[in-house]
Amino acid sequence: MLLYNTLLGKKEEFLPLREDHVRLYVCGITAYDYCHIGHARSAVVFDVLVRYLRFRGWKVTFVRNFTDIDDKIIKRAAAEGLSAAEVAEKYIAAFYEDMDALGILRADQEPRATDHIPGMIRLTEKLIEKGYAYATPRGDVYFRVRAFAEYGRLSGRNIEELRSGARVEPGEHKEDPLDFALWKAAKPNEPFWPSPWGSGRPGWHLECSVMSEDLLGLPLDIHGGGQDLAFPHHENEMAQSMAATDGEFARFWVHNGFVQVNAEKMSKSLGNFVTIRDILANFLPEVLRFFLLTKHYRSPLDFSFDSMEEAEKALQRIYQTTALLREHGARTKWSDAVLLHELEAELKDLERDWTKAMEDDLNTAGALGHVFSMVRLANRMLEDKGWRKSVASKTLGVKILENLQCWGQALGLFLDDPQAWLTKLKDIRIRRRGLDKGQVEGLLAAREDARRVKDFQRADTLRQVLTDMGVEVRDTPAGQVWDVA
RNA sequence: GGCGGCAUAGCCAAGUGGUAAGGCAGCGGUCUGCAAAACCGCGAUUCUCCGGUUCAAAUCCGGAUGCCGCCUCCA
Repeated sequence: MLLYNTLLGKKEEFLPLREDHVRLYVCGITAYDYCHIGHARSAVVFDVLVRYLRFRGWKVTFVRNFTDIDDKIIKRAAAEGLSAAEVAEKYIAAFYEDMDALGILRADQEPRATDHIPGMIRLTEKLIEKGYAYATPRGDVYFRVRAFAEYGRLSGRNIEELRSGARVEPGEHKEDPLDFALWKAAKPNEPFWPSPWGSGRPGWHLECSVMSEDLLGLPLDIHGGGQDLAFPHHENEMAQSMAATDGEFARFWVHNGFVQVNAEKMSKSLGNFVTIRDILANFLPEVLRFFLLTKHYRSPLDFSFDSMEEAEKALQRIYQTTALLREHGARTKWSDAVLLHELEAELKDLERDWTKAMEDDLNTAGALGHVFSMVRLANRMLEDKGWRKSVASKTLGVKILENLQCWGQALGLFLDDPQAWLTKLKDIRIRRRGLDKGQVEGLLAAREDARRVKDFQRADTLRQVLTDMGVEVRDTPAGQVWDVA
């Protein structure tokens, strides 16, 4: 398959280094707050990557870390009156709640930075020995950026350009403003670990270098993360690891694009910060997952509750058809008179198109388009009185349901029981609209009575009342069915 | 200032050289007591603008305009 490699700035044919075994490392969260939509996007994108790589038949070993010690955690701990470890614990638990809801598979290994301190100290020592790092009198250790010739390769910058942005904090003893911390001396009241340079804690970039090498071995097949991590985090990781090992660090770098709100970056200062919890209070988790996959993973994605409603309706369409297909498959009498060669050929094309989209840098937006084309195909078949009775339509219906399951497995979508899902959707819409179920049912009963005595005027008045409340009434042979608009 | 990305119908969005997927909304039709769902039909002679390459460009090249991101913690 083709994957865009940040290192080259273009798509490239991806093949694992070791036959049939993909080793993938993705930067996880720093556990200091609830996860927002941006975290959700990154998690969903790499979840789909893992699922698709497995779908393709490769064995995947997936490692995603937790950063459980850093400045932000320490700051948060002070604010919440907890220890840093307690803060990390709390938000890691919240991470699992949110991500489990979104159907994110657990990684094969989910290491925490604080479990790998000895390895980080060893790597730091090695870098000092090789002349790539130095300790300062205060007990900090810095990476000597200028000693590493390839610095800037990943993010496409050169050292001279970076100079202007670099800063030196008071009290630091950097040889060069560009140098970054491998080890930070402990300040009063901060958590610390003993080291050859005194008490302190690791710098942020170090953990990924150590854990990825320990758990997967270098070079990694794929290293992933959010676009913002490319610089400086990934650039620094790469520098550390390559300097220490004199070899490649990662063969493919994959970065997902940002989620924006009102076409602007989401940030706490702008007050446009939306957490996964905010969304799940009003929408089914699968709707969020679906929404996040409706745009190519590298493009910016604009979030709004309106587009969530749109995504909800779109997903509903798929589940509705799935439900119809299941009903159809349960028929007992079939005729063998009618053949469906055209539909069969169309389905074959769609199958080819779906695969082609996914193979092309994980084009989930394109792939979803083909899912909808398949849904239309199914609906057309189910609608036709001749077609739907034929045994050929039974076979085709089964094939379509299989495709939905199969593709759904790769996308992490469409996996719920359709009736159960539609019921959940209705419930969450009732909640969102603030509807009173008892009141709705009372009105429906009254309308039922009116219809029974053919008082259609009254029935229509009641329909209008319900419509104004946001309730859609449908008359079926089995009686009234209602839904929330 | 440096580096990078994006610009496709009312909205969202695929499409990277061969003549514009898909979703939402809208309109007409089938169905219905009326509706809804579903299906069928309708919508960009055109892909921000201007040049260029080519038999052929939304797709490649150059320029302009607009928006965004990174360069500091950030998915």
